[in-house]
Amino acid sequence: MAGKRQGSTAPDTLGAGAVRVRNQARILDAAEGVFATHGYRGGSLSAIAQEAGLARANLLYYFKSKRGLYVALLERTMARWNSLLEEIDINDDPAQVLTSFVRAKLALVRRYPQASRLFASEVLQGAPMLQTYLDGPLRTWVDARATILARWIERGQMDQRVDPHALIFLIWSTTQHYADYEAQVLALTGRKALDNSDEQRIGDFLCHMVLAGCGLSDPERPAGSL
Amino acid sequence: MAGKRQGSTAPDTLGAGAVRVRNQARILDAAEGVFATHGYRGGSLSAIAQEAGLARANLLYYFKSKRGLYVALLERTMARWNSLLEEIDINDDPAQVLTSFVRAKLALVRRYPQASRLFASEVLQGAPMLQTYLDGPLRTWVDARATILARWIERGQMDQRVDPHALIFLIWSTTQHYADYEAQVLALTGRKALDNSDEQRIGDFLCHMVLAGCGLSDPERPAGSL
DNA sequence: CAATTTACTGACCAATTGTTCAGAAAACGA
DNA sequence: TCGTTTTCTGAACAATTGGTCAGTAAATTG
Repeated sequence: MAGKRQGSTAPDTLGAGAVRVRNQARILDAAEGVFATHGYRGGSLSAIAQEAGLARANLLYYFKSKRGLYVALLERTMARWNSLLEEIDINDDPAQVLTSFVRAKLALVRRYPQASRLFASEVLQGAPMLQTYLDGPLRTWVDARATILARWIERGQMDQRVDPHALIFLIWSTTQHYADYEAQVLALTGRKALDNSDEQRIGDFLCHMVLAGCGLSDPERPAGSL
Repeated sequence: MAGKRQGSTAPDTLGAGAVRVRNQARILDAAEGVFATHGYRGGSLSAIAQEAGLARANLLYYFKSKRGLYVALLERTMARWNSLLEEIDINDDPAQVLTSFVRAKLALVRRYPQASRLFASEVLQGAPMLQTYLDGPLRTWVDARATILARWIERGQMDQRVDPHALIFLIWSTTQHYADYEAQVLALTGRKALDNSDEQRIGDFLCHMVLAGCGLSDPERPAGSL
């Protein structure tokens, strides 16, 4: 039972069709939590309706089916993410690109942890609804970056032991981890939640690891001795 | 009550209670796949029974409830994993320890991808059934390793920019990724499955990244130029 | 205001869920 | 062989699932 108006744009005189937009968003937000936690099969419309503060039958007025709702939710998530997938150029600075990628992904995962877990849940199932997205736009985006990484390696701008795809997967997985495995991270660190300073610290560490592995880090205090 | 003899040895003339052992294993194997794919709520006894080739009611002869089956499955999985959590000593060689950790985890994830995904699914839910495992034995194990890593850093045997817990999470997440996000990895690399040479290559890359980040790698071809 | 579109609901449906149980079938020990 | 234990099953259970629909309520438009 969410608040009646959680409102950014509060309904005063209400533009036409505003109810629709507001309720669709409410339903999607509720569905995000439920599907992220219990998966597609395990998530029920009743649970979503309850968390959205609406009648169960009302969900099917806005979305034609459970599957339709799920797909719409995935589309909203992908749209949000796509806006953050900035392009890169061969002439950019590798260290700059990699650090900003790590920081951006970490911020994204922290801002939308539910969406991140939803994505994880979908891929865990074998990505039945996202197969075309993975094979299409996402692969195109990844290949573009992998190609540029490969060029940087050829040019000697990065350690040649780096595997472009594996590097992208490393950044993806290490950042995603703090959403998908949040329960484990919190249990193992004895924390209750991760705050801004944690994000900063983790980002520092990951950037260091990535840059060092790519041969781009200043070897400050290089563990000299034996 | 419990299995009369849980001996591994297979049934030739059929020892007493062998049927029980065999069918329990069959059910657990089937449940692993179903729960890993659809989560606890989303996995149905009907689906498990069908994949196990048994009648639905028969599952509840061996396991008292769906929850009981799920818990037994998690216990089997944790028991398998615990046997691979070898201890380490402060006087071990850091590079040796880290590489063997990466390789072992990668092999584990590849050998038991379903179990890995099952674990991911449970943690995604907030680890409702594994909370005590995370807070207890796993945390003890992680803290022990983190302490030793911290000592190595103090001694100057590892780069002091390394965060022990974050390093463990990095190794965990990057290896786990190849099971949990298998669908994505395959789609983005255009592969049908990962073979031994892939595992070798990925292991090489991850070991390099980890060692370099810890200041333990030979700076072979250090991406010199600018 | 009235007319019309949009929003919402409760009741109902067939299918599936986990679970129980009496009893059949099979395996076992004698 | 017989008697006992173990294994297995089909039918039935209450509850819940996604989905439909007729009809009501609210909002928007004129």
